[in-house]
Order: sequence, then C-alpha cells, then structure tokens
Amino acid sequence: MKTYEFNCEKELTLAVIGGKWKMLILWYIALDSPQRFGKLRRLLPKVTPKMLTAQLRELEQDGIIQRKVYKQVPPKVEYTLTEYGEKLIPILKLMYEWGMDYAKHMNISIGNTDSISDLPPSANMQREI
Amino acid sequence: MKTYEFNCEKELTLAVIGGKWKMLILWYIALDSPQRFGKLRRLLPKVTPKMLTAQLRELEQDGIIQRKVYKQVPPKVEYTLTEYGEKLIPILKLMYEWGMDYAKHMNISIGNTDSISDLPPSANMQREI
DNA sequence: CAGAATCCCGCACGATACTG
DNA sequence: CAGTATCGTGCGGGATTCTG
Repeated sequence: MKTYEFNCEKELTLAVIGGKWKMLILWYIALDSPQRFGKLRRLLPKVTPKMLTAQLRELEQDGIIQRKVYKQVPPKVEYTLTEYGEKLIPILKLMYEWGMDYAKHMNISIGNTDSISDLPPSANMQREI
Repeated sequence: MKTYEFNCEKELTLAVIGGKWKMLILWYIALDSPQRFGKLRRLLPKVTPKMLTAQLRELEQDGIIQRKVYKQVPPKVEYTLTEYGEKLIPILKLMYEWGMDYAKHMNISIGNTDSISDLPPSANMQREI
C-alpha cells in the first residue's frame, strides 16, 4: 500500500487490498494456509515473481499477512494471514458474490479461480454473512 | 470501469468500485438520494469537475447509478443508485468498518466523511450485516 | 526455491481554462 | 448549473535477466 491522504476509511481498505493481485493472493492463502511462494507462482502463472514479491511485501508491511522464513537449503517461505488479514475475507467473499451476480446479469465472462466454497470449514475465520 | 481480463469476480467488483472517487460518490448518493452534480461537487471539493463527470459516467455505464436529466434552464441532473448500486452498499459498509478498525489499530488518521450511521432508515437497501 | 536488479511504459488521474 | 476541452505526469505494473 502506498499511503496518501485518505478521505474515508473505505479508501484505506481499498489501498490495502487494491493491488493488482492482492485479492487473489489473499484468497489463495485463505484457501490453503500456510501457502508457499512457489505454490502461489503456480496458482498465479500470469504474475511475474517480481510482482508477486512486491505484492506480498506490501501485504506483509500492512500487517495483512505473515511471512515465515525457514533457514535451510533449498529456502522455504510460508505465508499466513494475520488477524486483520482474516478479517478481510468476508469483504472478499461479498465482492466475489456481488461480482458473480453482476457478471451473470451483464453477461461478462470471468477466468475463474477457486470458489469460496472451497474454504475448509476448519479455517479460523468468520465466513458467515 | 476499464474492462480487461478478469481472473475472478472479485476483480470485476474492484474494477467497478475501484476508481479514485467512486466509493465516495456511491456513498454520498446512498446517503442522500437523488443526489445532484453540484451537491457532489460541494461534498467532494478535491475532485475536479472533469474527474467527477468521468467517474459518474463510468458508474452509469456500468449500471451502478442512474442519471436523470431535467430539460430546463438552469440544467438539473439527478443521480440515484440502481439495483446493483444498492447491492454494493453492504460491501462499502464492510470496507468502512474494516478500515475504521484497522486505522485505529495502526494509528492512521483519516480525513473523515459521513458515517454509514447517517443513512436514513428509510433508504431502500439492505444495510444489515 | 525464492527471490533481487534494471529498464520501461501506459493511462488513471490531475491542473487549468472554457461553455450551452 | 452541469458540464467540455487540452495538456501533462506519476507510478503501478510489466518484461527480462541474474543469484544466494
């Protein structure tokens, strides 16, 4: 997130999740946590490693995800959601549902990712709306 | 909204509300509907008329707001939310609340706009979460 | 495996001025 | 009152190459 003057808290939220790939990254970490860098690369083939790293770093600095580095060879890095990251999921879910409805209504085709229904019931987040 | 390839429906939603001033515009139309152009200008002094027009036009083309022109002198234009516009409000409300909580936690100051609590109970939208 | 380092580019957004 | 018309620009994002 590049901070600037926020006119309201909605814009702050947008600044946190508004990066080109951030919602998708958060989604995939929520679906399968902890999530590894290489796995994310495979899940997001259109994202260059530079961009993936950048988006992950920003999410980390914003306190949305946690980065755990295992000191070993070959290196291993795991990403998990923080408390505030988990609190974002209901928003992403609502956006997912609105977009579904809207796309159907407007006849827009989407290159689909996993559905929220793939979220394991065991995930420690409030998923109900 | 500038259309491109969407990887998921969340991105479609983001494309619809992600413009620099769109959330705030939608918010103000939700707070006081119908909303007039001049009133929006006063509510958003930092937005140039060109930008305000552009964002309103995109929202209109996306079927989020409706534009009603009164053929008279001086001209009068009223903006209201469409069905899909109203369906966006719960998302904005969640983003508002998350941002509130997050800003407090991170000690970020926000140049505040009206609270969602200012929404009149009579407004025809689902406001409960 | 998980990145860092460079170079590059479009366009979303802005400033300013004018108008039916 | 409710917009247009022009001109500019920052920076978010991308392509490519290299590395502990």
